[in-house]
Amino acid sequence: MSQRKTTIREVASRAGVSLGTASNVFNGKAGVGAESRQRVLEAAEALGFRPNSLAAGLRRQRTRTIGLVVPDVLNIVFNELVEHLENIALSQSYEVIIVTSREDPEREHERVRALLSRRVDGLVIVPTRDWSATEREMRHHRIPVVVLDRVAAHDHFPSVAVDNAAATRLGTEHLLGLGHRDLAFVINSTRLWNSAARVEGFLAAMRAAGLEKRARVLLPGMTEEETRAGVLPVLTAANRPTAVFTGSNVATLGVLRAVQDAGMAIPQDLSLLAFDDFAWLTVLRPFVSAIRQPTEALAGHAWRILTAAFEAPDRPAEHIRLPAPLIARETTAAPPGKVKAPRRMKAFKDTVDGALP
Amino acid sequence: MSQRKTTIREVASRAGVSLGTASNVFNGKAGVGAESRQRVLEAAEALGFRPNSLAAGLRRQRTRTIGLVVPDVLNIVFNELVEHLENIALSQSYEVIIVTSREDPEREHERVRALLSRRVDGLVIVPTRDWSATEREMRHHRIPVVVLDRVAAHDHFPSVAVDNAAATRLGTEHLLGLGHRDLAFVINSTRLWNSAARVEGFLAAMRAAGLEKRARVLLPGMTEEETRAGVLPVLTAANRPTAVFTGSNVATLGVLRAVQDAGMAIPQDLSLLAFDDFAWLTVLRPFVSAIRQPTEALAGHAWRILTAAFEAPDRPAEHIRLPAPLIARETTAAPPGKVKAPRRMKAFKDTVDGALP
DNA sequence: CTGTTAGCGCTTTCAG
DNA sequence: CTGAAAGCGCTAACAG
Repeated sequence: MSQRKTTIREVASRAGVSLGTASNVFNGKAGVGAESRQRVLEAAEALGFRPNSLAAGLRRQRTRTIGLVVPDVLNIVFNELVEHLENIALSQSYEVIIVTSREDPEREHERVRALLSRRVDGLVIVPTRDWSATEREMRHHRIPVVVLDRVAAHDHFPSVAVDNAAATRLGTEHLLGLGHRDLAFVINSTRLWNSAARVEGFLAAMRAAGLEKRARVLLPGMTEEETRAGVLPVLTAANRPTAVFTGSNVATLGVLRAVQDAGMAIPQDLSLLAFDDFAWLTVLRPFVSAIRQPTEALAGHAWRILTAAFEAPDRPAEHIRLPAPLIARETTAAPPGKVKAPRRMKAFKDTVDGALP
Repeated sequence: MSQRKTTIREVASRAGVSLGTASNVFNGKAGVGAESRQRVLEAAEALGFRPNSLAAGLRRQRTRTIGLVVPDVLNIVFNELVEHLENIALSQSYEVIIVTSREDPEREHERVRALLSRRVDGLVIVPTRDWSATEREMRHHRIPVVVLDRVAAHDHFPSVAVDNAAATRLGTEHLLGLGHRDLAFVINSTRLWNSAARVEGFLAAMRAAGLEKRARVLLPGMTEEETRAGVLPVLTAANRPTAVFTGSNVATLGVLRAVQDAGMAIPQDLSLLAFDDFAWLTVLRPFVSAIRQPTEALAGHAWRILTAAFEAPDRPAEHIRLPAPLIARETTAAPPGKVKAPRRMKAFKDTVDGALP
């Protein structure tokens, strides 16, 4: 395949300088005469020189590359995370290699090994449900790691995530403040990482309002269709909730389908609040009120912690939890038959008015 | 940062064999005794050896890595392309590094240079609108390249795409077959790669039916909002079309919004056919009829051509154009006031019944 | 079947 | 300020 690429040696010789000098030019090192520098650059241009980062990384023992492991990249939250991390990294002349685990622990492990073989300088990971093997591998290799989004109670590695319980508490208080009393929280499964915390926040807010008896938690299943099927009877029952709070993308999709099946109108018959915002929520009318993850800030913290670890590998693990704002749009309103009490509650100070992303 | 990783030399010495033998084990070379092999593997396991692919690539002059350049990865079409290409590559023990151009020619060029520095063995690219600089760079480096999806009339590189004109012809004939006569084709701009071909196919079908006078092509702009605003007056005019064919994701979103604004019902008041299928089209009721790109087949051809070029770099460029099936779902029906003529036309033989992805 | 050796392209001392 | 030389970890060629 393709003939040999031009090397820095050829560039140097064409420029009439030594190999070392040429190297210094490309690495912005001080101590190269202006004229030499100029000639090196010209020679490189003329020859179409592209430095071999394999050789550089091998010699330098750092690659200025970080690995980013996400379950998937179609999900708007992960996509934004990737995008922001990439922006920061590129601005610091780091590269990022993205790999996807597809929620499969084995694939995750295998992809991480590939990143390790590439000698990435650090790793940011949104782990799968059971990532113990992956974690062990990472610990063994003593490479800086930051866990993002799906954090467990006590992570060995530094972690960055939204404060899930606080976020659902906030959302629940929003619905309560509108006059709702019968609330349902819909999420796929509490076995997933953040889900338990989300349920907990919901229940805490209901308890604080003395409404624990009227709090319903629905776990209809992992798919959109299971959610639709599981939620539909609840929505059409006599004692149906007046508001539904969905704890994940899939749950939101499933509930929307169930609402259509039930022929209900949002927010007249039912209020809906979603966890995680989506780009495509904009096709829906009315616009869906949502808890939005501050992905840019999350990515910023992950980067900061990771690069700090490059300097000082043995610092204690930091654990960041950020508040997630509530974006009140059109799907949350007073319950049917009630007069809305638009008094703004203190708890709503994080609420943001809903400009679309 | 992190202490030195274990090398193949350490593995070899622990296993009591020579460096070369250890290397042969990891590369599956014949001629290693079963016992030696076993001991090497054990030593590697015990030491947590992870081969340094930088060193291997440097020495071997091939990295078993391909670069994949896409505008973006949130778009379902690109996402599927990436996914399929990755699946094939991994199954052949190749790695793929994905970079995103964000539709920015400069960023595209810069990202390609980074891939070149990593010495990828080949490149698959979905180019931006003006990728001449990128293209020149690639030609200079004589690296195998396949252009995917956004192909131009005469590409220097091998190319793989859908036959856009044929696809819109098929879609248009579907609408005509249902009895529609006043059709509008909505797309962002004909300056974009495939868009011109899509418009052409639409017009060709209308011309063939003797309806060129009633064919409308709308170019409302690049954004969803511009599309909504541009299309709305057309939908509410007295001589409104009875069916709309959207030529891109953005156009579809914009039209859906306009339809909602106009208070129209689909398909009772208006039929809608979309180019490109989306996962989230499933939230919409009724299900949107769409032209689906055969992403798996596209990826397969791209891979085949690329790897063929590894063997024989100078073979003439192949140009693949695949048919795109029409998935008739619920948004395309007979026009208002017409009796549907459900006679299946010959041209529909590519039509597939609409199972959701 | 196993061991030795040269060198991939680069960065980084260290002398000049 | 510049040049020569060593070596990062690995594979491939060749000698035993």
